[in-house]
Amino acid sequence: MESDAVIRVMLVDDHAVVRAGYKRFIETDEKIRIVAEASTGEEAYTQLARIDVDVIILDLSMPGQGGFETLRRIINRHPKKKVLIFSMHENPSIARQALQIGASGYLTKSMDPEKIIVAIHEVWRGGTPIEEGIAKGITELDALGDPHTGLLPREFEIFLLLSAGESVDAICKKLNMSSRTVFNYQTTIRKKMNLHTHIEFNRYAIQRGLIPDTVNSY
Amino acid sequence: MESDAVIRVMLVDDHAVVRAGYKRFIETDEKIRIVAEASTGEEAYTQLARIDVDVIILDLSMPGQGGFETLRRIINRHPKKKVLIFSMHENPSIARQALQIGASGYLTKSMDPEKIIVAIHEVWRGGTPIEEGIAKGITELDALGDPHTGLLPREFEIFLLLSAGESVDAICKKLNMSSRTVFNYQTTIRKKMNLHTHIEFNRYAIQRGLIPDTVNSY
DNA sequence: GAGAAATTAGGAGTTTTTCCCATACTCAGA
DNA sequence: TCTGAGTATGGGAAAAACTCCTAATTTCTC
Repeated sequence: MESDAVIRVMLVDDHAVVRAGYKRFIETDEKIRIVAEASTGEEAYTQLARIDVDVIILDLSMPGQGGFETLRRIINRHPKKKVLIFSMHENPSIARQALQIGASGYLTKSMDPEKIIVAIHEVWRGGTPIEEGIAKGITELDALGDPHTGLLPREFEIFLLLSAGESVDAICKKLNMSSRTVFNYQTTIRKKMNLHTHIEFNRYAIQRGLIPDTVNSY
Repeated sequence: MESDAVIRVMLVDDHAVVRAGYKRFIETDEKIRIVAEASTGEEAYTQLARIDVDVIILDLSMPGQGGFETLRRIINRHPKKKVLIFSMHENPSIARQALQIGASGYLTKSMDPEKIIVAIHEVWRGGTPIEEGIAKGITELDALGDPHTGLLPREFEIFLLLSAGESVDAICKKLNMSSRTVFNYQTTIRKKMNLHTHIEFNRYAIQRGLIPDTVNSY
């Protein structure tokens, strides 16, 4: 923990080329050394069991159990190590979730490469470096709250059906109401939740566990 | 074209860090020189107008008009140049379409970095290097005949965008075409694939890995 | 370079969706 | 019991999205 010691870093990223690339780059700072690499979550755990590491740089898009699960396990087994997310996803909700799970920072691959080195130092000093745009997005998200809690009961019901992929036609039959009514609900839901397409409905609902994830549920 | 000349390469990839990484790597081969870089399609065209390039290494996941459109335009304006796709998508359908549009090879970011250099030479000799797993996948696909393999290149491209949740409006802007055209494509896609709603598009595409699963892939 | 395939888009009609508005029902509190 | 806020329902008119048909170009292919 002495400020003059070298920071030992592990890279976890499933793309060998990409890893090779930023490994070289990061090591231009002689205060940082890449002491381990992994291309899957499993590999990461085995490495962590053997090698002493200070900071883990983790790409969220991973094959196998996925980035979130990897993050969760790493933090579970090594609560004192710093995990710095380095993702290509510029999505505030994703970042928010990662930080909530316990990541110590969130960088994106479109960032200025120089800043990554700065961020490693910062995270090691105890800070939580977050890419600017993302940070702003997160504050906005927090300010908004969960939009679906503002829906009336009937609106929420129809929202779930629409999210699951039901057509307006199917819904008005199912609920015995005029299609005009369902259309009207749809419009007000869109406005209240600021979601435009049905795919957005779907994603929102799956993300909060409001409906099961049809794609991944088997 | 002499076999002893240096191959002039342009890198097109929106992630500066990644680009910086493999640039350094590729240049360890003294027969290859990176003479240009771009992080968007537009940048790539301007560079191509000024700088003489032999091989273009193109990442398919691009902001703006997207990788396919970029590929299409590059090939349109510079039919003699070789475009080598360097994507993180390990999906045969994507590769298949890219090759159909006119790419001269398909590599993935999880490949052994050494092989990329080999591939650049190969493509310059007139070959079409394709990552092993992908090549196998393409043959299987052709044998299987999934509904989406029957889509024309343009149809497929628009299908992916719609599946990802893009609006017709966004697509017609992105691809510079009349909304009528996009609507028409949408209709034929629906018929060919027998998928009705956008959520169905989305599910289909995620199930086959044609687009990442925004909800569960990280 | 002729024919086939693919890309682009207009016209005309249909369906979906929005937007505004009106009615009716419920239920808590004066 | 009356009142009024909140909720549920849907009509009318206009706009937007979509389908279906057709056709002009461009691009491949042999």
